[in-house]
Amino acid sequence: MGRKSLKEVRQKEIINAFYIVAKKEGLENASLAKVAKEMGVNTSLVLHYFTSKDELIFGLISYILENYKEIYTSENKKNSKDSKLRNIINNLFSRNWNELIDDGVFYSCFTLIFRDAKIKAAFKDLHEYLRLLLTNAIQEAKENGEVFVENPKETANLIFILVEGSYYYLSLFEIDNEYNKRLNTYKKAAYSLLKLEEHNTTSL
Amino acid sequence: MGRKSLKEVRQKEIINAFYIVAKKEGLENASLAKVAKEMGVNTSLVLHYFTSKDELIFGLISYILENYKEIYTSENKKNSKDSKLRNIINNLFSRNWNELIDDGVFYSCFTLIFRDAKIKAAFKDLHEYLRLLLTNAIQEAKENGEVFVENPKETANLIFILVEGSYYYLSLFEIDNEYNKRLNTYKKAAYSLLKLEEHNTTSL
Amino acid sequence: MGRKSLKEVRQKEIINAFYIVAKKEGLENASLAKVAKEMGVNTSLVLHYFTSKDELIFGLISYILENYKEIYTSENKKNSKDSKLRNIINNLFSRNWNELIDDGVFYSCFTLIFRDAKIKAAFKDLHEYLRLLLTNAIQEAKENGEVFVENPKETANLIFILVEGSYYYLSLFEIDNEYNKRLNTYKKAAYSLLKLEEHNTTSL
Amino acid sequence: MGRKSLKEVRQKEIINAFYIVAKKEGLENASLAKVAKEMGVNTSLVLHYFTSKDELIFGLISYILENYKEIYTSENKKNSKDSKLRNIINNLFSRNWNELIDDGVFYSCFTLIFRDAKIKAAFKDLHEYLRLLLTNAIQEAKENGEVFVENPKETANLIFILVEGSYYYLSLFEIDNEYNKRLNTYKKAAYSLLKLEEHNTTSL
DNA sequence: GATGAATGAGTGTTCATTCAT
DNA sequence: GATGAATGAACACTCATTCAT
Repeated sequence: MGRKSLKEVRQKEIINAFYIVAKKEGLENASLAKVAKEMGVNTSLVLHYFTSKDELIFGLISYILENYKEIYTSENKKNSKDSKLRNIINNLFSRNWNELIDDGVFYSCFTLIFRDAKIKAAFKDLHEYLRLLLTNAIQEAKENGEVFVENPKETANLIFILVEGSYYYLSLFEIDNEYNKRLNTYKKAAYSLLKLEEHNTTSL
Repeated sequence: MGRKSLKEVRQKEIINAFYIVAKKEGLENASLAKVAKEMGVNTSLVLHYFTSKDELIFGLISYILENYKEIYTSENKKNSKDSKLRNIINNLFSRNWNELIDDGVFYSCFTLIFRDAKIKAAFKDLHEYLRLLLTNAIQEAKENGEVFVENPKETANLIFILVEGSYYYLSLFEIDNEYNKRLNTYKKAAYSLLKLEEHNTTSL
Repeated sequence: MGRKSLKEVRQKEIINAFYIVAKKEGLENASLAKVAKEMGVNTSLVLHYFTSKDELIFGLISYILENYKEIYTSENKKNSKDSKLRNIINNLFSRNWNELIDDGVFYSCFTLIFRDAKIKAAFKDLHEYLRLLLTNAIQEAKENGEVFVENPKETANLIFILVEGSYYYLSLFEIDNEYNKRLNTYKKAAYSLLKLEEHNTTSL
Repeated sequence: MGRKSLKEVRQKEIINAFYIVAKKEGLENASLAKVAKEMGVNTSLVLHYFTSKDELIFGLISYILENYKEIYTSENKKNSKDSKLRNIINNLFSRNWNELIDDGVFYSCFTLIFRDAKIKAAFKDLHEYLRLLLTNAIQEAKENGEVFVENPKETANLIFILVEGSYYYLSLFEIDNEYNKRLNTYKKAAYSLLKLEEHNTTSL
């Protein structure tokens, strides 16, 4: 009965268009009209699928955070010559990790945590989740005898603080050789928190 | 030297009002009209002193960055029982440092670096300046025999990355005992980068 | 005779929902979407049964006017200790009569007579019909020797003008003792037009 | 200092344009855009002078109610051959009185009393004010020995209920001879409430 | 120096309606 | 019979900005 629902498909399309516009013009300038135009569709259709702009924003944030979770879990399987833990660290300090979502969009979304509890909670979720995964990896490596850290959880937390501080600071620079050298330095700091040497082979 | 021109005074008033509104409603919702209302003044007056909103935004950013520079240099003199370097580190990981400017406003301004080269340069300036001051302090401490670090500049950079990563992550939490405990942990990490023990007396 | 078609049932449901929404939010704010939401049904379904909003409005008006006709004829049978004419007058000046349809909705509908000839005609019909019934009742009472009025039609008209003026004016007041006292005064005026004394027993 | 204020002038112009549009298309269809268009001016200018549509609506209502008050007090001086009281009654039941403001607009405004306490209060004010003036006129006539009514206030109230009921009912008719005849009948009823004969000379 | 007039583009959102399924 | 897709016009309102006084 009734017409086939396009809801899920359309919502993804809309979020994608919203992301594109936000990337191009900044989140605060990404209006519903622009999103619709990007899609070649009427403005009211966007609201047919999201009921309000706030909902759309939350949709974008969910999409972004989901992407981070996914890349974290999927990326860390490829390279088999390194241990799992090393693999994770290398990924965290690689541009892959960082290039997934446009920094401008990401930080603009982050900014919303200061006035929206739901968004804050969503960001918190992501950060805790990622820290948990790293904690587990460290714990495992500890049990394997690969690393000797007292408190895996605390170490994981510190490593992520390094990651987050790094990308924050590096936002100020062009992505070039210099950029990668810096990133490598920060990675070494992470390794030293694990009391591990970095392998040469994994350098960028 | 004479008294400051009305222009400068007014501009400061306006920037201040802009900051207040941005804090209350978010930078992206801080309009010229709201700023004028906050001041009890006509909208046109705001534009009389700033000619465009972009200029006002840049005014706010300069104000914020200037404040950071100031607090850094002024704060680090008070506590005489600790060494200058310890004093700096303690300040960096204290709420004073962080409370100066509202986080929401700060990150919203930061976000603009992704679409405005001038703003990006201003932020970069600040960060390099602060890193330089810390580098100098470390260098001094090294010459005093207080610390033994190979590369003061790199260490200063890493410490700031810790600072920046810390405050980014802590934005997700309420400011309570737990918050301060976490902050203390991150401070310890900074101390260990300097291969220094933290004094008990300076704990929060 | 068979059961009513789904169409008729549905149409009544829709009109009822429309009335509820109009009562809650005002006729001018009662949209098809809100009506559909009130029914827990798709907006298109409303238009499936009414083809246009104008038709729905006319449906509501017909429903309201029909209700008035019905209440008039049905209510005036209950109380047997009074004469038929007294019964009618008492009913006209009782809240029953007035409470049937929300005043806000009623006057909003009335307002439409000024721009829609069809609606005007419908309202006129109602008013003439009610006046006719009262005229007949007065005529009857006159033949019974209960009242001595020269022109039953004119008297009926004046009584209705009193009724209509009364409810118009009373719209401005809360419904309380004072309200009922006022209503009673206006009833007395109606009785005096009939050159009848009001019975104490029928006072509110 | 600063530019000369056009506020009062402009506000009157806007209210006037609003009235014109409401008369033409109905109050519920009178949008800010249409008002602006009627004035040949930008929509935002309308809001510059009224801050919200609600305020504009209230402006229109105040204007309408003020007009009624004025016409009442000014009209009742012209005809010197009749007594003041007769003059008032004659005016109340003349089209002058009624033609001042479009009935459609008036009743649409009235309708708003059901969902806006402020508007309700304003309408109440008008009605009480007019009743008070009539009460005073009756009282005066009583003291002059012109009329013999027991309760001037109650009589005034009943007369106004007649006025209001009359115009409500007459809204359903075209304005022609028939219309005026009816109006005359209602006037007579008012006179009989005052126990006065109507003069032939004052008939319409 | 400061105010107010005026603009025009733009915002998110709601509307009635049509059409495909 | 009922749903959902899609539209396009309209809505009240806010925006930054310019100009006259």
